[in-house]
Amino acid sequence: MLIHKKDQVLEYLEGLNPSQRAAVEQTKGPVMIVAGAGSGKTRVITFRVAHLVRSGVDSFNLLVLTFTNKAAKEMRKRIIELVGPEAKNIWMGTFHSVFAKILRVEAAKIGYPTNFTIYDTDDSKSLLRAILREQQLDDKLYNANFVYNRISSAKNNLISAAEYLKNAQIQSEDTATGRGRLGEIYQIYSQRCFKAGAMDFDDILFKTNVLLREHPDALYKYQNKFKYLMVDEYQDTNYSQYLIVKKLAAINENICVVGDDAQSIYAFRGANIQNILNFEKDYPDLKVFKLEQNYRSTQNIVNVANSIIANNKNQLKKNVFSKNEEGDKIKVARAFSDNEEGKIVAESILQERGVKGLKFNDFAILYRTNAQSRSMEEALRKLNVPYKIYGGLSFYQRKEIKDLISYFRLTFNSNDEEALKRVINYPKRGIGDTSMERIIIAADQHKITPWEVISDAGRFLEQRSATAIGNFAIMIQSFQVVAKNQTAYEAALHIAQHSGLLKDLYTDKSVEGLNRYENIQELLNGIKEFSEREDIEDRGLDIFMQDVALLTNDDNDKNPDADTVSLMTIHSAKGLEFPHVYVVGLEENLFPSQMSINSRADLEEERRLFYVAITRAEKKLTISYATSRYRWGTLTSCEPSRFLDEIDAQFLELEFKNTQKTTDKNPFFDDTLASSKSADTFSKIKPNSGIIRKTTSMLPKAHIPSEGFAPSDISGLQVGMEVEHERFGYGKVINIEGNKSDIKATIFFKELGQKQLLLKFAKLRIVI
DNA sequence: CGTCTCGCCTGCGAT
DNA sequence: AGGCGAGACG
Repeated sequence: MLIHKKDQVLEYLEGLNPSQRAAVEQTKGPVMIVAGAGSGKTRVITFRVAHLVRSGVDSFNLLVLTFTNKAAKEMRKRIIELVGPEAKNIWMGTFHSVFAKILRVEAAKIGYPTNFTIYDTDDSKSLLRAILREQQLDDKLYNANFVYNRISSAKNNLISAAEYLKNAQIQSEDTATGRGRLGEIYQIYSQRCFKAGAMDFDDILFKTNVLLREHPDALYKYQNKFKYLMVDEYQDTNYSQYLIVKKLAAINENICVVGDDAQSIYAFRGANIQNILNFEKDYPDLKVFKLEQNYRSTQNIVNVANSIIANNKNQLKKNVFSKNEEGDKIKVARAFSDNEEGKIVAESILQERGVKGLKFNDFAILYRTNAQSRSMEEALRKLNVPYKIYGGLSFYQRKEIKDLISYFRLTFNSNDEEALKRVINYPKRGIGDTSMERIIIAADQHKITPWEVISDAGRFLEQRSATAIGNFAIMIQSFQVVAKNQTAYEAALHIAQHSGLLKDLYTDKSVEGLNRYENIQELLNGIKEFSEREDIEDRGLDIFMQDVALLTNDDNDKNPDADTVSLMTIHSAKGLEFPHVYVVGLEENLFPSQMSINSRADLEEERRLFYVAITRAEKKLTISYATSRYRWGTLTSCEPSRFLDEIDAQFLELEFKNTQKTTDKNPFFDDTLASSKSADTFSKIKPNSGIIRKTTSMLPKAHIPSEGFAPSDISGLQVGMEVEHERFGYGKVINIEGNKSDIKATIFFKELGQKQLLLKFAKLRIVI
């Protein structure tokens, strides 16, 4: 039996390349696996966990931390396939889900109730808005979003409200920007959360740190429970997460982190790339394994990605390579407008699909910002290309879902202020803003919670509103009884009905109303399934509720097999792969984003983002940009992204080979202006502000511009002049109309016939 | 108290 | 342009 097991161990190890295998077999001590894009990272993690279990490590002593529920779920599935049901004992999940679970057990130690509520971002911002209003602060200066991010980043760096107030540097920063009361708001916010028995997302990690710091017994307990730790996507951890991991690993030092510094793209929400870059400093006897062979992409794609990322200074050394076919060169397309860009992409997808017999599933369109999806969608719809947009509101963020869940939350934690605010007057029961305000004031005055005011309304409020409020309190109390005595599903259904919510939605016969009603049904069905699960002992509604705030969309993809083109932001594409990828909107101020171009660190992160985008592609990569696009409702003209300039020209598809000098210079920009570029990407002067001279195009029969083509100053353009257009070739101006910025010229081109061009954008060279 | 309009803001978003 | 919160009105 033992021998048989050993054979199997060997068998699965043989499917790995030498560095993968070495990483899997190094089960003891501190290990860092630097996993290049497409290098079989997930495989290595799952095999390593399986190998640990096979080598006799008790599966109860393993902790595997991931960034998304989806990743955890997939990994668990694959490990079960390798080692069997034993894998079910492994603690595996996101940082938040794992430590929320631990915090519920240890809640008393940090003064929280076991059934604490988890505030999602909306709850947090809503509470902040309320506080800012109460404090009568200027809501432009103290914008809830801004305040939230400031508090979040403080928590991610383990700075408590008290420390925030004491910290001279932070205080002078805040006063300098006229926001001297931020610390005070942070403090009020923390107190309000605490009184409500609520933690926000950052609190889960923050309070875990508090627990491990102030309760050595708890620290010791979990250090001994989790004798082996693995952390995926380590490059995206923040300080708070870093410290949790470090503390838990301190005794046994069986810590394995996996990640790719080149794919660190979440600094904006607190991730610190230094965690992976400096990992070695914490563990001098660290074993580092580099997975450098890319199995995903063609050589051209990998080489282009390498040529881009080489421009970053702050990175670990590695040599990612591909032994796959060389593959097609990378195409770059230029469009006049965002809409034309969409058209070019949509047409290209249809064409590629037809010629190569592919499915729509094989294509993805990736963009920097969600706003860019519109022009893509319109173009795809026009050509009847089925598509699916990823991202956006998750199921659990929908209003009706949050409403019902708020009733549940209130039932189990009646101090939950945000849940209370949400449902106290929905459906309408005559308790308006004024009453709510009075409740909050009374609570404040008497140093009790809003719920205590409500459940004794007659004492604090005038007759009329007290009756309505009293009835509401009685209803919630009745829900508490039901929840205690009935199954999760029965209780949920009871609450949906008796709160009046179901009826309110049922009477709304609009399409949206119907949709909302169906969503509620779906939630109830989900709870029903949960009620009937046999693999867990405790199946009450309260248990169901514990994880709800931590669930997101990817737990809920309804139709994953539909044959559609995928549209998503680059951020959401991380970890995915597609045979054909279109990366659109490669323009200055869009990608890289306007907000990133004044700091090297931010710009490097944008570059890593571009790297992530490129490395999603397996077979073919197409990059596009537009010279004008609608942004915030107005038409703006755009310059090509500096990132295009960084691509090594030899990997690009050039349709102008005859005019192309055989240098490694990028063909898109004026050589003289582009030459200073890589010396200083930090320069305030845009490195590629040069004039576009030559470009490839996906359109057939492109005009080949004459040697040294440069647009003329066209302000003096007259009817009868002969001009050369970069793409349309030679033509004669037959009419000029319009005024100011909207001058339109009608030009008759020899090859293409009559066209109307907006002079604002047209790149024309006056010939005669 | 509820509804409607105005004005603001707008980067990526797991948990 | 578009979505959302706040303030103005009925």
